[in-house]
Amino acid sequence: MKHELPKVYVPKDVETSIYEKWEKAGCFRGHRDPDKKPYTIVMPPPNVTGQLHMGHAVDNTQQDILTRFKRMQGYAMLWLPGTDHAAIATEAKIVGEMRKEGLTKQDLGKEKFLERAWAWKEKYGNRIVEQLRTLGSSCDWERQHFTMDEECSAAVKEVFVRLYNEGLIYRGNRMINWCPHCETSISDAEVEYEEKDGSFWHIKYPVKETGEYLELATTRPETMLADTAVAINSEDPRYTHLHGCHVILPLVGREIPIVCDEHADMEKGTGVVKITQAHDPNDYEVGLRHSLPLVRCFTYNGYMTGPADVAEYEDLVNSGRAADDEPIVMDCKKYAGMTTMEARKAIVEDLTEQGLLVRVESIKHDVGTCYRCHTTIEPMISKQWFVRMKPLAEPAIKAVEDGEIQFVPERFTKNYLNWMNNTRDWCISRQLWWGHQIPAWYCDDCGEMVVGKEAPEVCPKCGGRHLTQDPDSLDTWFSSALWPFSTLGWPNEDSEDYKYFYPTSTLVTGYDIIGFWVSRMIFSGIKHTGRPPFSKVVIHGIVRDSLGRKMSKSLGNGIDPLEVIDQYGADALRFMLVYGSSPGNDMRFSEEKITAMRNFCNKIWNASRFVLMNLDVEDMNLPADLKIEDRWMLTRLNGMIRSVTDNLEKFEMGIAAQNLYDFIWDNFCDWYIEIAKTGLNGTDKQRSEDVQHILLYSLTQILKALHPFMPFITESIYQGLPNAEGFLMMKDWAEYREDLLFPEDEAAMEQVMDVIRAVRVRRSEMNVPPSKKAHIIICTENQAPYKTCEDIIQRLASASSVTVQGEEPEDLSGMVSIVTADAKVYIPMAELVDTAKERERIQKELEKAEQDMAFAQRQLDNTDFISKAPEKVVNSVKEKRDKNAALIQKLTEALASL
RNA sequence: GGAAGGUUAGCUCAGCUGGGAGAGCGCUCGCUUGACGUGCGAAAGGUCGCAGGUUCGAUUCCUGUACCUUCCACCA
Repeated sequence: MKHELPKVYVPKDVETSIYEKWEKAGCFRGHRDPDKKPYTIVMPPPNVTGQLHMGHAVDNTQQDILTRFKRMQGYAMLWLPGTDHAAIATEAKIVGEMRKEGLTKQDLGKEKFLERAWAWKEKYGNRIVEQLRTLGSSCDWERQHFTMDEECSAAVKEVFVRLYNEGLIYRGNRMINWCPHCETSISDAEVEYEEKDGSFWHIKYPVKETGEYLELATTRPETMLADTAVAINSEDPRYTHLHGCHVILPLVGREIPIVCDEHADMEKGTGVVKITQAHDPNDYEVGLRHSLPLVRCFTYNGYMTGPADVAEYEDLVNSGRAADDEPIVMDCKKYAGMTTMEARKAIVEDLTEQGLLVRVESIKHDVGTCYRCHTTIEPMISKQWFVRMKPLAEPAIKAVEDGEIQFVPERFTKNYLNWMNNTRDWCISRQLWWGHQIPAWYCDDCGEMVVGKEAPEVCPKCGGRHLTQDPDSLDTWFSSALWPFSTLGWPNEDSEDYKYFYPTSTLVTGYDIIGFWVSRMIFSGIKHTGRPPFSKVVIHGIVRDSLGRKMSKSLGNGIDPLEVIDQYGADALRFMLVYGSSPGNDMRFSEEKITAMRNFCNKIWNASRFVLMNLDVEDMNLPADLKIEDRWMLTRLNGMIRSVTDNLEKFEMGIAAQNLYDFIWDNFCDWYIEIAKTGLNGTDKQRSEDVQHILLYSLTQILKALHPFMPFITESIYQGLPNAEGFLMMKDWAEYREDLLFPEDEAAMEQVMDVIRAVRVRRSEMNVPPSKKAHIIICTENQAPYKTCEDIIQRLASASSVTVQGEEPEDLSGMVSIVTADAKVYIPMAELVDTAKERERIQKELEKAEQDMAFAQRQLDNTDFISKAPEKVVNSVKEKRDKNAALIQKLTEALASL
């Protein structure tokens, strides 16, 4: 019975149908098996905003490799998938889509907007899930979650209420980062700094008491309208006489104090700083120290405030409240209604006119921008919800310091600790509609605030029946912080999944979201479940383009993984993404690399095709009688399996992939299959069957070890094997067998291979085509391995016949001689021998051998080396010296015989 | 300002706990060898950024330094 496969591997023909079969058979399901150990991975949920990109491809390939490996090793494996609502990103996309139709959020109203958002989620959420399937992701789709589904939302409310009740969530007016484009607050983490060209305006403020002018500089002159003080350093000798004085704010005419504060740096500029408490984070701190009033001159959508805005806050202004309460809104009069940029221009002009502008300096400086829309951030005072970080961060720092959670590679620990140690209170409220609405209600009658999981019936304070929910929603990372347990049934701690699969085992993600996500999962997990949510964090780099640039939409250099899969197959893409990569390091995408991996797929396909074409047997029982070449191959095979296993355990997928590549291409294909041809086509029927058994055994082991990396091609080949049962993906992991290690035979076989290589080199040097066969005489003291391999040598070294003997031929004239460490080889090829050239060549080899021996000898003459180096090393150097000594002797003889 | 990573063949990158450097692609030469030309065989190509130090021995460990990349903080 012979098996046939097409000559070229066509991934498209098999991938979709194999995935469907796996899924239909329930292969991806995670089962709670009390007899097994659980291994859990939660998928970093892709945003529902877009489609699969290379970042997802790396992330999910690595997770799938781990998942398939652990599943085959016999763990109760759960890989839990899902998607993220990505509040700000999704809302921005939908708003953008609406803008094209000439609609705004306000036109639509919240209810209709949310309908639209859910429709969006359905469409794009499903699309990305489909795309993860094409990659081969073996996750449990029946446990798929969405950060805004019922379970996750319940967890969010539970956490919010708990933290609020403990005083770890509070609401208040604080300095926050405001995106005028998205019209929402964002957290410190969501601000990205970009270097931009700017100016430094030097301005003079008149001092009321002395009439002199104080010079100061600012990058944002438009904020001066809301200045509430000017700060100097109390130590500054230039200004001692001004302590307790005031300046008259130009353009506004308001009298503001000169305060002494450490924030004013004597070394910088004139040592004088204007204080705009409401629009600068540092100034805000100064303002708190000096109890300055909060004056706001910007609206939340990027304009200068005017009478209308004041009217809104009239009561506040009239009541004279200040400090940490609502800011006073000023009427910018002439500038009211201008954008901040228009106001900047106008103010600079006016200052110039009044002779108060000293000079303008061009500078480059980093400006905070919104990480989603890259609009310049305005620091603003705003009433928002915050998470008090310090008490949460402490145990999260300890868990990592104590090694309960380990980062791979280890260096990212520092990155994490740096983040955690410096984190400030987390602003969690967003002025967005798409997201978890904050579970807080305000009594319409008395203003009382009620926080709870459900809407209260009546106001607990006044009994009022009308309560309005806080319109703000939560930062998207608030819900993803709970992902490892909210997806497993928490807060129901009796949930079977939660009890069995939590804490999860390994988190695989990119270094770019350690702060955003990893750190928040860690402190949330510890706080709410009492345990770290995972024990290992495996960090990978990002995929760059072939020039090393980050892939981005603006550059248009993104490579679509789906197109790559379409053209080369998912296996080739997956292998490319791990082959030759190392943990935590970025990698480049290149067309050449993906082609190479496609070629590797084809190589595997054809090697399998060869095995199947020659197969009469149906099982893979290894024969009792193993020849030297079989022992060599099996030893190598076991070595590969050991190494791949060890490297996968260490999350060194790049090295594991190389082990597989090298073994399959070099050892298995180039050597063993070529060797096997003599056995398969020989007259010895028993030997032919033995070889078939060995080939089938080896191929099966190879397919198993390769399966996590290349699930499709391995499964598809496996299904064609006569010994196939069920699915490869559900089989046990490749077996490492101590009883199949034969180091001595392996070494002996290497010597035989050395002879083959040496003959090939010589023939190639002399330009002898493979079709021209010649007799080979091998002279050695150690004849046995060569004798048993005569037919192999004949085939692989293009020989007409092979003779192995102890003594050298009597007549050496017309002989080409070749020397290996273990043997001398002669080929009678009189017509090809050029004595002068031969002499030159042997002379060269002799020099090399002499150099090598001298090097070894020098080491051995060094008494320090002999006494201090480990015995193993000394012995290997001795071996090298002896080997070269033998070689020199043989070469000298060969030279003499010419 | 603080921190991390990188610097190895023409290009892109591996290299575990120190014992005379590897792969893919490219280049050169030779091959219709009965799985594969998406292939086979062979060759060329590296003072492992620079300078010190530790060591019998350093691409590997330590210190310093140059250049590149990234993250964090900050620049009124």
